[in-house]
Amino acid sequence: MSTTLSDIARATQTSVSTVSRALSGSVAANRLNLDTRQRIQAAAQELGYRPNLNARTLRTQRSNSIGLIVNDITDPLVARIGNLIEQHLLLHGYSLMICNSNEDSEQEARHLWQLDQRGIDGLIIAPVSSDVEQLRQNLSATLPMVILNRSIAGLDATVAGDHEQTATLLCQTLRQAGVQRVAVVSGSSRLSIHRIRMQVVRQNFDVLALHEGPAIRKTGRDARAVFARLPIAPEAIICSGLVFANGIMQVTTVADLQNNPPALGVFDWVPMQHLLPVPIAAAVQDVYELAEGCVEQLMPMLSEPVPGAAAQRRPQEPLIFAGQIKLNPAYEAWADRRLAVQ
Amino acid sequence: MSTTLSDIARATQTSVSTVSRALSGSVAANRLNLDTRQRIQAAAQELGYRPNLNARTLRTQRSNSIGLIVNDITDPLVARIGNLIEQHLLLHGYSLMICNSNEDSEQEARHLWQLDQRGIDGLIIAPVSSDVEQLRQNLSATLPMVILNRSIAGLDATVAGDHEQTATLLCQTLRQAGVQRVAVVSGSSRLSIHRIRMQVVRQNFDVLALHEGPAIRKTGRDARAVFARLPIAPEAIICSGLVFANGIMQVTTVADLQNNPPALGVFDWVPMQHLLPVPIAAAVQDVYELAEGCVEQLMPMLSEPVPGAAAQRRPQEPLIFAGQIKLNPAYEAWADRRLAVQ
DNA sequence: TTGTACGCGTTATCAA
DNA sequence: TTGATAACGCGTACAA
Repeated sequence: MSTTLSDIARATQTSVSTVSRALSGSVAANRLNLDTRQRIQAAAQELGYRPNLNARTLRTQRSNSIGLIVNDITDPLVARIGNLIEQHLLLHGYSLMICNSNEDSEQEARHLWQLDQRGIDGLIIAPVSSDVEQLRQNLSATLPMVILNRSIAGLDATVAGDHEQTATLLCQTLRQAGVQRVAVVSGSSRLSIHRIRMQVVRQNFDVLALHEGPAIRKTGRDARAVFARLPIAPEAIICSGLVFANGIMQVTTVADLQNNPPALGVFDWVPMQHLLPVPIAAAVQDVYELAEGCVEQLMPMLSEPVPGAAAQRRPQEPLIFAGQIKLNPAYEAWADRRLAVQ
Repeated sequence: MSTTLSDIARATQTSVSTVSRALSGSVAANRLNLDTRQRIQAAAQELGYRPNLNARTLRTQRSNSIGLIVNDITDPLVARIGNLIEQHLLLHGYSLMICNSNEDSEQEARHLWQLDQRGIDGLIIAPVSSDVEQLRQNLSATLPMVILNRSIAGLDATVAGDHEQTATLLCQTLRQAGVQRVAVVSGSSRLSIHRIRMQVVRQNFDVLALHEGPAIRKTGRDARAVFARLPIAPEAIICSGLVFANGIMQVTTVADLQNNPPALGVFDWVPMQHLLPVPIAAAVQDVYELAEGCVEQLMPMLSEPVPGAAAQRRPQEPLIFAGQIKLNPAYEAWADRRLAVQ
């Protein structure tokens, strides 16, 4: 179908191997007769030759591509990290294949399997569950892998926010506004990211209710309904992820805001929060740091171009970034009102 | 490295082809001795065999995967479409590789090239430019392709919103609020999507200023600065895409909203718009329709499983979906105020 | 029912 | 400087 090396060989009266060398761009190309090399390159151009990457990968065991599996591509934070990771990888000559597990471990397994068998050189993943077996089962044991925003026992190549620090910061902020009773929406407590956050929250507050569910907006909507029926109203709702806050706000109307609704303490940046009339304290990460961290973490794990050197699986240190708190104007007004009442 | 068919053959004292048949799951598997088949399957399980997809694709010329190239994965609308497309493809047994061109035609070309040479069976793309050559140059001519949200001469497999209809609807809405003078932020007028919208806008309004630029938030920010210096203030700003509205709102403070700022007429849904204090009239598409449309459009273009049948490149009709207008409470209040003044 | 042999498109080794 | 030739892992026509 597409033109191949042998097509060019026939057209230029040379052999397949010569053509391969001429187009490889490596040192071997320089050892060629300048004339034949140019003839071959011209023919390649002419025939619109493009190498078959499957064949090349099959032969060389390298694909120059990295896989990224995210749990929810719809999350703007995740999307931005993906975007930035791609930009960084490009600088290193790698391209990125993004796959979306959609918070579903079956789809995750499928993607793991596919990417691995397509011969990606490395993987960056925010796993749906922290089950190491699920990962190992679907991957060749030697595939370099960086875990994003989770911590998994036995895997040190990790890039994440400092969940304990940011959670502490967020709790302190809310307490400064006099908050004592909170309700919580969280993703699965089997994930370290949520477990750690919740632990810190419990240390700081009287937790009236904890609604746990998959990291989708519906969980946030459900939580809001549950919290509305509590005998004592929470002063703030803590959301262990943007999706939950979005779910809550989806079913919040402007009219609701008249009745002094609880503030939202959100892990992760809320888009356009500075304009939203909902009081929001957000614990934000520098996504640029995270993305860059993933790439810098991954690169040294890839087998060196020198085939002689054994793949150096030097253990990486986890890369943990501190976050900070961003309040929106509505929150500041809300906090002022609370303090005035006291 | 990984276990291969021949590993299993050796372990079970059979031949590679027998193993291949036993694991293929096709009719050929049934013609095997039940005993040997089970022995082979057991061994495969034992050794953790997973087929090498590169080799398989190289051999069969089919990968059971579809590529999706989007211009901006950060756009929530785009991300949601990607997500939905993936779900739909799964039902048909295909998996999806998402690539982000990031509004950059070089990256787009790179992705086109890569996906094609990796042997994807079909492509869905929202091209950066409507240059057919750019596409054709990097693709094998026979690759089934669906164009998303653009219209390109000569390519009929298209899925898009009805840009003229939605633009007309949006203009009518604004005019009902007495708007006569607008400013416009738009992506490249070389893209039909923006060109059509702008054309309709011009027919309906006195366009004070037109700011054209790449579809990134910065363009929106810049536009806002430019519009602020106009001798006559626009009554509304029309944004040919969510990114522009986001850019404008990024640099809008709550204080700004006291000074009766222009309303925003936005193509595409604005997340959380019902809570935003900015008057917004949004022309929204049903993303589910769009995603489903892409898949339904693409499926019949893929070569039939029967190898005898020539790939049926039956020309598809463009699939155009009507949109509708969603006003937020702030807009309704804004419109009421305007009409009251009259 | 099973095995042999070939080819998919590349790259790498060896010899000329 | 160049050309056979083998091999990557798989699927399949053909022969047994």
